[in-house]
Amino acid sequence: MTVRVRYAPSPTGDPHVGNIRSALFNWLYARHTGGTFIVRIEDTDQARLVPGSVETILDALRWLGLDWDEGPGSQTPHGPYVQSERLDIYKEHAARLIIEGKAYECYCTPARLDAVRKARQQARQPTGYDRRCRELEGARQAREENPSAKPVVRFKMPEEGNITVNDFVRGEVTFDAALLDDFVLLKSDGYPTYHLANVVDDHLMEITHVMRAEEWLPSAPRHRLLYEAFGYEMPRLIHLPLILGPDRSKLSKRHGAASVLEFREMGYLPDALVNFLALLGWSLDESSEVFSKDDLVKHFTPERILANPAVFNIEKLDWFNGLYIRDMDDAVLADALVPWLEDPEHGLPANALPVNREYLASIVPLERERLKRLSEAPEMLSFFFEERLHYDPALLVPKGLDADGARDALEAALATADGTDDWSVAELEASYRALAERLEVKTGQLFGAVRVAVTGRTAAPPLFDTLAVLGKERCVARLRTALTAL
RNA sequence: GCCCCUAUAGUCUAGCGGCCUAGGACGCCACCCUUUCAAGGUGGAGACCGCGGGUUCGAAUCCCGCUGGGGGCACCA
Repeated sequence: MTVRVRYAPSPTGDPHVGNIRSALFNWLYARHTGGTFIVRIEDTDQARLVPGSVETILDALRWLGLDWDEGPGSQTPHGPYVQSERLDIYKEHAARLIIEGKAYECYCTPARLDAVRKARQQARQPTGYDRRCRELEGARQAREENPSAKPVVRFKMPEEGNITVNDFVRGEVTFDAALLDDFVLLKSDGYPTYHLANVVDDHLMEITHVMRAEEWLPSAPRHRLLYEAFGYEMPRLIHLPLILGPDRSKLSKRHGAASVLEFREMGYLPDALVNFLALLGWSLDESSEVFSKDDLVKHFTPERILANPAVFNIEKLDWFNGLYIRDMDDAVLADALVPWLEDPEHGLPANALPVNREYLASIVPLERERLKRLSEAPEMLSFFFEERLHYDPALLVPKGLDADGARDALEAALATADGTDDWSVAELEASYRALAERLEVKTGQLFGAVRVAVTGRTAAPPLFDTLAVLGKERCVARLRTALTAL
């Protein structure tokens, strides 16, 4: 049996990381087994549709490198892969169940449903539909109360007994049928609910394993009965633990970034995000945690999926991201940085653009291990590009020196710079070390003052590498400016 | 309110009856490297394995209860 798995998002907004983690696990399992990864769009809620979100979701998958074998637009016997294009299929299925006496039309109004629910909760009973329309008399009554309404189709659940589902990570889970109500299959607008569409499509698309978030576990018994009603074989169920925010509730927008697109905008690398997400609810052994996508494909098995929810820890993501940045080739990193540096809103000042690629290539080796996110680049590299630096005069005076001492040091540094023709790291370091000795100041004091003069900041890459990259002209000019600021 | 899942350090996790004086990682602290900041190296603090009962010669590991956490209970997915 070849594995067929699917990612089935509904286009109601940006792709959420929890959601994308499901996509990732499905993709990994498909690639690990040589199976098929399918993307199916579940757009059965007309009210919540967000235009453009299908493309946004597909974009997120592409960005993360999760390619699909079948999906929207694919011409295969299993398609189409957008549920709104499959309405007839669901209607036929619902009709079939009605004919077979396994489902019925319900005319109850939302107001009544609401009232029933409230009354039940007050009576400490499980909430749920009271099955009035399941009986002829009840249906007739409901119809009289609500003559113009279009009915929904409800599934007849057994009134007693146990329903057991087998979850791959949790084992057998048993539910009391008496507590499960007759859920809606087809809405009054003719669209199917998730339950109907999902079961029908998973069968028709020959899905072998349903890997989805744990929030679906309570629906599993309904699905099981639906499969049985249709006479369909049920796929293997694998429920993934939820991803939680720092407050331990389901990760959402109010926890800050929750959309994959936001992580892209924050300067995270797709492979870092994939690596991080893979470890939320899955692990290989006691020590491995840096995994390329190929590694993950190679090692991923559902047997190692955890059952307990995981808190999304952005500090660890930052660490992964730094790791992946440090692992990039210089040229690749430089290319990756350009869009960030040239961003009209958050990038370098306009007069520094377009970025001189050759110059950037010389800068990258100095900054790569200092970057945690690509978005930090404009701020972190700005002093390489700015025409004039803005000094905090206090910073120009190193610890242990007074303003006069700093002035003397900088003047000497300027003279040294001016007199240096071989503008190389080795030469610069040699002459400045000699200068510190001559001035009888600590190297740290001299270097610190020069660093601030040349970069405008106290934290920067190693001084002589920085001087070399900046070039003699810039350095000399900046030392002069710094002296006037002092 | 009803149902289900779950429980190892702040966080992600290893552990599937003796190898555990509980291992790895992030974060935190210290030291080393060092011209600053990083990166890197070394070391450290941090978990009475949620609590209470069992089972067993022996339990983080199996069972039960409690408690905590989470999820679900829509003509949303």
